[in-house]
Amino acid sequence: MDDRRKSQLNKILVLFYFAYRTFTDKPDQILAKHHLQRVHHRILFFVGHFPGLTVNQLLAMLEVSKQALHKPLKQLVELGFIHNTPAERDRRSRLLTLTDTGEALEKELSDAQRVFLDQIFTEAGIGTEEAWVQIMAALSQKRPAVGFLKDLQ
Amino acid sequence: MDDRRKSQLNKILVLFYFAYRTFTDKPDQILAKHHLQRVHHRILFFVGHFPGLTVNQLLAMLEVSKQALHKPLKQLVELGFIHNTPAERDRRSRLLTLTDTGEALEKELSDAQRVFLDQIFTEAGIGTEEAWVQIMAALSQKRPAVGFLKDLQ
DNA sequence: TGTGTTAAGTCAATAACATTGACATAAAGC
DNA sequence: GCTTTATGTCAATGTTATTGACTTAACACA
Repeated sequence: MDDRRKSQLNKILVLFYFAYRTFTDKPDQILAKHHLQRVHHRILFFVGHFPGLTVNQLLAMLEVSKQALHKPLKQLVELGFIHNTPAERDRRSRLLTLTDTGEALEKELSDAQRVFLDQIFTEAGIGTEEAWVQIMAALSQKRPAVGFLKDLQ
Repeated sequence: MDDRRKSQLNKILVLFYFAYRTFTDKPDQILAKHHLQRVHHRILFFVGHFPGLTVNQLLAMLEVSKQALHKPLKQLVELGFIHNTPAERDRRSRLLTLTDTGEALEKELSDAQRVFLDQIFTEAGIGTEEAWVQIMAALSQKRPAVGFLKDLQ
């Protein structure tokens, strides 16, 4: 790798860092008003996006320990944002779904990101979004948890 | 925004999340071997990328408090990874630079990311990298700290 | 039916980390 | 000299993550 390429890649590393910060900024601000943290948004997002997710699947997706998930998940259930119902086929596992207010909160949080990204993709040229998705999908494929996303979606 | 577009943007939110995890994965593993955390990598990366950065500039860039930066930065200085020398023009401010071993550690950490991203961009088609950079630059422009990057670079 | 396994929930101890407020020192600006 | 700025530090507090252990309920299956 020559110096010119390395310099370009360094620029890319900086961009990735700052872009992700922007990405998480607005939801973080909204969460703060509700006295919640980013982990709550992640839970709401994945439960909203993959309704009927089990606790174990959520753990695998977030790549956190059961103990680390326990508190924020319990809070969301107690606050009435998430339903936790036993699965019919295997009553040991619990299916997670959003309540109506959970849906509303998730929408409030993720809409900020969706609108923001939509605007940036619209302002960029044709094909830019596809290219961006291609790169990010390649990076995401390295995640073990991504394997079973297709089973749920 | 119609349902189809919303669904596509949801997919994009998932990709962003998982892609960023992949991005931070390898350095995190290397850091763990050195008993360091992600914040140490950020410090090393920005000091390496913008040598002569002052403490205040680093604070603005990382968007953390002075107290939060204090401990990890002090550790890096004590471990001999970072030099901290008074600026000539204003001897109150301290210029941060990497030592030789600091350079080596930064290289070890960031090389993992550079090689990884280089590979993915190479495998993608022509113009894909440019498109990706365009989007991430648009997102990064929203950061207040990015404004003075040009002054340093 | 009994045994082992799995999913989930919880508790407790400890360590790590962030946050806030306060204060000190040295240098600069004027 | 007085004020401001840049940095460094401490302490108290609160929060979060980590590890290990344990319990309950449900399932699988010989």
